[in-house]
Amino acid sequence: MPRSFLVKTHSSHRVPNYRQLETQREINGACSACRGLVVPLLLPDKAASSTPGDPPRPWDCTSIIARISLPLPRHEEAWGASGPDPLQVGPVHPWAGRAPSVPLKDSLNQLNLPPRLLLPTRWPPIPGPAGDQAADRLPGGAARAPRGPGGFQCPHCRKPYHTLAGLARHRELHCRLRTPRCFPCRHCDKEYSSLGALKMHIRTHTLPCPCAICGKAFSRPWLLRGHIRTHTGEKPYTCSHCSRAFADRSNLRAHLQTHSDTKKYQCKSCAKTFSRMSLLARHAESGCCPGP
DNA sequence: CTGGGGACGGGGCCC
DNA sequence: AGGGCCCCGTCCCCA
Repeated sequence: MPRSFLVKTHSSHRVPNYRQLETQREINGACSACRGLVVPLLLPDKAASSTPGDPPRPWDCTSIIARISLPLPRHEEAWGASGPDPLQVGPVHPWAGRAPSVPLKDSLNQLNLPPRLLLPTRWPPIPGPAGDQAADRLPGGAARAPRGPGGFQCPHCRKPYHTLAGLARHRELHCRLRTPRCFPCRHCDKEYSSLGALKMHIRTHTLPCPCAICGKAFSRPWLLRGHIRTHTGEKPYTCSHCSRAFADRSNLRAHLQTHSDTKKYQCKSCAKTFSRMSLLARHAESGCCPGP
């Protein structure tokens, strides 16, 4: 029987953990580096409209990030045919001249991102300081210095920028760096937080280590070496108690448990102990621990 | 049903 | 960054 069942499918990933996503939204979407990036653009009263169907508010950071990092959505696509483009509102338009070319949704689709990576349509409004204090500070704490050379300063690295546009592009980089990366496997639905982990996982699909004796392929060389021992009979791991030898260190470790007086895994109902978790699980399934 | 051996996968750490 | 190794864990199978 193939051992492919051992590959975890992470079924929980099939259904997004929305609560977690909410948390990520708080972290990623409203991170201090991009939070309210465009608040200075929020001038007017209309921009703060929140009735259903309204276009995203100007502080809708995902819209901004999407516009920075992706082909920009058409005006009508993002805001509705008659909706105002908040980026056109206000004295500064950091992305002026970056004409939208592809609807945002299409842009994301072109990237073939997994659903959990797709940006939500809009973030919740970011509560700002009471009154007009916000007018004195850029979102995320960036100092609104007087206009002029270096008039805008990144609150994270202190790098000065002449224009808000420059600062905005720079801070978007901060935001990206803070965003947990996600590397989906193209062969299955698993995702990894690092490229190295993904590459390691992909080996379980490509199986680049074939056995020269039987042809069975393995994901990693040391797995192949362990398998080859099943052909050669080599058993380099010896039990110090009974001198029994094993080809696999894990199996020796499990074996050592049989010599232990105190078994590692104990049944909560009958206090019986087991040398392996699987034995305890089987014991529980057999009816010792009736469920509630 | 239980105990244990065999085979193997994945993540993490170290070099 | 990539490979080697370790540890933990899982499942199958058999006595």
